[in-house]
This record gives sequence, structure tokens and C-alpha cells, in this order.
Amino acid sequence: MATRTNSTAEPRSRLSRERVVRAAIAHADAGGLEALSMRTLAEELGVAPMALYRHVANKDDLVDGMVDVVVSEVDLPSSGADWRTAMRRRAISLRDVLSRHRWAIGLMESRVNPGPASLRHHDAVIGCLRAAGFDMELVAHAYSLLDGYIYGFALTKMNLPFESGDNVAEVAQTMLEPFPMNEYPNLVAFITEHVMKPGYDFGDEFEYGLDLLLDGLERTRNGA
Amino acid sequence: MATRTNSTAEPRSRLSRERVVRAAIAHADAGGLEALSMRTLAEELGVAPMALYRHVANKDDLVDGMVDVVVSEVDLPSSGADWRTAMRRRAISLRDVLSRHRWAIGLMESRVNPGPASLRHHDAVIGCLRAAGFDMELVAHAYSLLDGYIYGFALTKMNLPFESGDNVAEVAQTMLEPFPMNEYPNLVAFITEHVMKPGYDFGDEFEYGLDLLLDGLERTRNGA
DNA sequence: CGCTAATGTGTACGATGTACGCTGTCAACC
DNA sequence: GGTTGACAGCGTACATCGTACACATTAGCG
Repeated sequence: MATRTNSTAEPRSRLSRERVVRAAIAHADAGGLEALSMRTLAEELGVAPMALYRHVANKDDLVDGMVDVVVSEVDLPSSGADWRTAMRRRAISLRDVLSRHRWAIGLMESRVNPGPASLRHHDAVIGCLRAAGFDMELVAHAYSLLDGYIYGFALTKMNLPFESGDNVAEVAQTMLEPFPMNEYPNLVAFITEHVMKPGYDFGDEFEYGLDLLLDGLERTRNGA
Repeated sequence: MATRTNSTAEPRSRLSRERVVRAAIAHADAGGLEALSMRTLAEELGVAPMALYRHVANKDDLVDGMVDVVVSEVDLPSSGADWRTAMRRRAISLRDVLSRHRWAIGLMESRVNPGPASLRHHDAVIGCLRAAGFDMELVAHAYSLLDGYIYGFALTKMNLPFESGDNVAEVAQTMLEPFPMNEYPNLVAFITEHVMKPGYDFGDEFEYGLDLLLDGLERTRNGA
């Protein structure tokens, strides 16, 4: 077996923090964070479990790395555009990234060690708002408002008991089954008269809310 | 030992689902969800680990129970008031409940089996908005907007690397330490010129955002 | 070639969730 | 009062998890 100086494209290439983190993200994307164990990850990489620890300090450090990669996938606010367009684009990009990596939602802002991508992102957003003439107080308002909404929307969407394509009727049925009929008339009406209507997609609510927020911020900025 | 027919106030009272769930909530409030193991919980109740399984099917079922208790702590929208007041009160109540039970934030909307308190709550909110003349589409908008914001705010607040009382300067210092100075000028300016100012409390942002949302909804309702 | 540092392995330990079968207790009936 | 059956709690055991530690292998250098 000519296993010598295989600097290019050998099947069993060396491990690296990068490779470990990428694989972990792929794994979590597929099966959720709770399906990600050091052992399964190692197996997927064709390596003994403890080999991973040469590249990440521990599982927490691994997750820190994963989160930073995810953050780096979010578009920075485009500097050319006006603040509203830039913020709108960033929000949608963040929403998309979070729906690609649902496991990350609860972690993005947590991690005690933010990592460079995270800091750079925050810096860019604040810079964008500042450049548009927002004073510090309004920056704080805007940032907490927007990110609260974006993360919260991603969170509630992630937690919906059904996916966009699913048969909503069936899910609702099972959900309400154990309870006396007509105990929740408003909820039932809402589901049957709105949610189950063809064409309804909860994901579409996002931009409605986003524009409402941006309207509000714009008014505040121009007004008082 | 007179251990007979002690129907009132014996030190070692019987277990029950209720007692187990309550203890679990107290434990999670104190140490977070990851500190809650069946073993520690059992020990706290002065009981063997497996005893718990006579009252909850498994840990997931336990968490379902915990979540439903938490939901039941949220005030239902008061039926007497106008929609705006009712929604505002409910939002603040929900925010308070979530900050008492931070571990619940990622779970409230998830759990595949919603539980009665959850359903009743949703029903009441939808009912309140409907009664105020919101059509189904606007109900959907309003609900997703408000809950998104509330949960998201709670989530980002929970994940802040510091508590309201902490020395923000110190935390920020440690956070930015590993990076070249002045790499994140906007972020640094934001922290030093705003966040570190005495009297700043991120929690105060909540009502600002909430009122902005309610303004927006009111405008939509009256307008188009 | 041989040396040294970096990389991967094997084994082992303590914690976790929980299946299974035993025991002790208590309420309801004779 | 005595019997019995349901049910509450216990003890043991197992798979799986993160990861400490000592060892084997390899890579890159002189």
C-alpha cells in the first residue's frame, strides 16, 4: 500500500479542527444537536473518538466552533445600501441561516466566548445603524428589537409541531384528540379557517413582521 | 413508630406526579435544565431514582409536565380590557414567567404534546384578538409577531454573557481580550458609550419594542 | 537515517436514562 | 381480624455519554 507522502486527495486525509467542526455541523443539521455525540462524529470521520480531542478541547469548544461557522454564514449588512435595505437583507439572511441550522438557534447568542465571526457581525450591524444616524440609544432599541424578533420567529417556527408541507389537519387532530371537543373553539376556528387553508405557510409571516418593525424604527428615527 | 393512617402532614408524604413536577421545576429554576437528572431529583425528594418512574413515563414526559405548569403561570389576556391592554399585559406576564424559568424558553412551543394549559392559553389569545375585530389573517400576523418577539427577547436576554447587576466592563474586557484592539470599533463604542453607562439595563428594552409592535398592529387594524 | 513533536488509539471511569423484577404497604373485601 | 391484590418504592443492571490518561504511530525535520 503506497501510503506515503499522499499530499493530495487521499481517502484518509488528516483531521483538523476545520474538518471536525464541518462534520459536526453536517451531523447536527441532519439529526439535531442531541444526535451529535463525540462517538458518532468520530465514526463518521473514520477515526477513534479520542482523536477528536486533539482538535477541539471538549464538546463545548466544538459547539463554540460550530456556532462561529454558522454566524459567518450570515450576510453582513451591505454597506452600500440605506440602513433599511441593509437591515432587511441581513434579517432575511439570518432567518435563512437559522432555518438551515435549527440546532444553533438557542446557542447563537449564548456561548460565553463569542468568537471572531460573531464579534465582526455585531460590529458591522452597529456600524451600519450608526452610519445611518441612529444614536446609541436607538441602536440599542433597534438591535434588540430586530434580533429578538428574528431569533424568536426562528424559535417558534422551529418548534411548530408540523412542517410547511405536512398535513396540518392530521397533526391538529392528534393534538386536540385527548380533549373534549369544542373546549378550544377559537383555536379550532383558527386552525380550520386559516392555517388549513391551502397556500398558508407560517414562514410567510416573517416578512410581514419584519416590515412592521422596520416601519416602526423608521418612524422613530424621523419623528421624535 | 406510629406510622399508621397518617393522612395529615407526615414528613415523608407520598410521591405524586404533581410533587415530582414541582420539584423538577424548582431544581431547573435553580440550576438549569442540564442540572436536572433523575437521580438528583430523586435524591432531593428523598426517594430512589426509579420511584419517579411510577409518576412520570420518562424524562420527556416529566419535561412536558414542567412546561405545562409554566404555561399555566402566564396570565390569560384579561377579557374586560381592550385588545391592546390585554395583549400588553399578557406579553409582560409571559416575559416575567420566562425570566423566572429560563430553562423553559426553548421548550414552551416545542413539545409535541401541548398539554391543556398551552391549548387554553392559545385559545384565549386568539379569542381576545378575534373579539377585537381582527380577521384571521391579522390574528396570525399579530400572534406570530408578538410571540416571536417575546420569546426571542427572552432568548437573547437569557443568553447575554452578563446579568443586569454584573460588571459589564469586566465581561466585555475578557470577551474582547483575545483580539487585536480596535478591530471592532463600533462594538467597543457601543459598549463603552451606552451599555456601560450607569442605569442601562437590557431588560428595559422589552417594553420599548413591545409598544412599537402594538403601535404597528393598531395601525394595520385601523388602516387598510 | 534517526529524532522529536504532533496525531491517532485503547482502555477505563463516572454520570446519565431507564428496563426489569422484587418487596413492602395499604385499602377493600370476606 | 385476616386475606388479597393493586400499587408505590427499591436494587440491580445495562447501554450510552463525555473524556482522562498512557501508549503507538506517523510526519516532518536534520
